[in-house]
Amino acid sequence: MALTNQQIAGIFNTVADMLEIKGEIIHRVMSYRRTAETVADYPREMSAVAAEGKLTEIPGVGKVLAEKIQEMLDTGQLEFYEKLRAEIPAGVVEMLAVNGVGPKKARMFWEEAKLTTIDALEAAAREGKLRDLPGMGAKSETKILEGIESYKRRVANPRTPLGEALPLAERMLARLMALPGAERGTVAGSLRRGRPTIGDVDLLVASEDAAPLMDAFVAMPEVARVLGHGESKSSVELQSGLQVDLKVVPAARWGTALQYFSGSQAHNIKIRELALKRGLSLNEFAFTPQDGSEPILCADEEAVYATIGMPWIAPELREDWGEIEAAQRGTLPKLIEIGDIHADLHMHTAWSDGALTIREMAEAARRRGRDFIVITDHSRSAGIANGLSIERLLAQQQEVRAVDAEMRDAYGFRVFHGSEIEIKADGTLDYPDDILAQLDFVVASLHVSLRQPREQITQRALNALSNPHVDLMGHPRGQLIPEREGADLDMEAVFAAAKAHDTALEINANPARLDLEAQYAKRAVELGIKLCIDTDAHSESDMDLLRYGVMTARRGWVEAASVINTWPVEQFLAWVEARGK
DNA sequence: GCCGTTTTCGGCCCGACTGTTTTCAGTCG
Repeated sequence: MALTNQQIAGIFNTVADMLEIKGEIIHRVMSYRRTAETVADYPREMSAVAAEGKLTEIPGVGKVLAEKIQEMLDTGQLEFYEKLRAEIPAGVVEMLAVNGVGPKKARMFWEEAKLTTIDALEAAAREGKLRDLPGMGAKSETKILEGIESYKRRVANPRTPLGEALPLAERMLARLMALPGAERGTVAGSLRRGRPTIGDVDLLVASEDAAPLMDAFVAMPEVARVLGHGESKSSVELQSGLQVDLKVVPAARWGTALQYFSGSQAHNIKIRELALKRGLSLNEFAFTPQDGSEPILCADEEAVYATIGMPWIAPELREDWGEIEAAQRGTLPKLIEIGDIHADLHMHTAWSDGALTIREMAEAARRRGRDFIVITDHSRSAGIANGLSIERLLAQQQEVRAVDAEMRDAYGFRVFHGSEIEIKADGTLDYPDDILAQLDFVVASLHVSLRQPREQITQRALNALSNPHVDLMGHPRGQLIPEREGADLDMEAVFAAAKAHDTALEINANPARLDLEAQYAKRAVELGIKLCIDTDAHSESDMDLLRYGVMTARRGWVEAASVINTWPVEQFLAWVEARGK
């Protein structure tokens, strides 16, 4: 059975760790790490790319890495990796995850002190046995003990969901911005890029006087531990185990600092290489001409990109997925914005497992500037979610029609009747076609038996996508962030069916889903498939989650035109009609 | 290990912070 992209990426990452412990040259290590990142986010499976003989067309993959990927696909393992594993104890590799332990120290603990597990490392630190090792001291020993404590917290909760981290970051930032001397501030890093989960929070503030901001930052009530407290940069760990970094720069250098602190690392490395080709060394403070002339300061990011001859690149695109080349060619997408969204086509009411009435949902959506909604409660087999029998579904339609008439007269706001129907374990849909035909809009979703074998669950998806009454596939992969991976779907087959039947695919905005994820959304855009960004709201506040869906869409290079809920109601209705209702 | 408008060999982004050091190595992002 072929390894998944995630498994291949995991092996390459571990190989990189092991090579680093062995003292291998860093650039060889980085080539493994870089490829691990690329593969982890790749929209197509390595097995499919390999079948076409195109592994070396993946950026950063040359002859050697292509052969290693092929070997993993063919045999399910990698001999090079097995050899390294036999050589280096797993516990030594694990030590790298402890804050303060890098490859050099891990190797020293192993070879000098014969420590091969984190537990042994902790015991040695408690007994004061680490401080006499070369380059170590009492402070380093304490730091490693603290690092182990933090490591144990993180093992339970390794990455923080976007929907949790962004509001927290915004609250902390607002407190800093209320202090005198704070001129501008923003959330940076992977949060600004809208990644579904983040490892740490990066805050950036412009000020001429960093010290008071730093002091206030490390003294915030949720801070459990101060990891660093310097002149321009501080790091803290919160009670939750989440790390937060604050960087303060003068406003005149805001552009270079924000560009640098937003990442991704792969994007920044390429940008800096391009700058070097123009004779400019770029860091977070300025461009420094290598001919010794005056540094070029950038007060905004536009100036940074302009200096190397390209338009500003939206942060959501900065993953080195081709955005730099597109910027150079002048072919960056005109990304969708939250204001482009005019409708919500997937929402629940108290008829199934939602909190509000149809009227209340409509009013709440109208207050948020939407022009129309579709009520899509759960279908009959969704017992836990109080799914609607056919009788209740038809009764609900009467109420929807009544609310629609009222809202239409009062505000020109429309309410349509749909359903989120189960794609059942046997692949059939939860209502017969003659019932589906009576609905204005149909969302089909996978909720049950998500761990079915690939062929079986893919066939279920294809059955739904090919039904002429199904307009949208909801949260296609069925992932839950951070704990549950998506179903083992053949996404290329899903895309082909969506394209063939003109069925839209959802980008579910709930931060626990964000499904389709960006790399799949990007692939769907390339194939000309229609998308839909929905909140799947079960309450009024859920409607405010829309921004996470828009961030995810932007990460996937999505433009408004291909998103069916950016359309005016007439266009939407015409599309639904035309596709064979 | 990858890659090529100076190169198929010789490069590969750049700096802050910390703790141990007498000028820097290790870690991190």
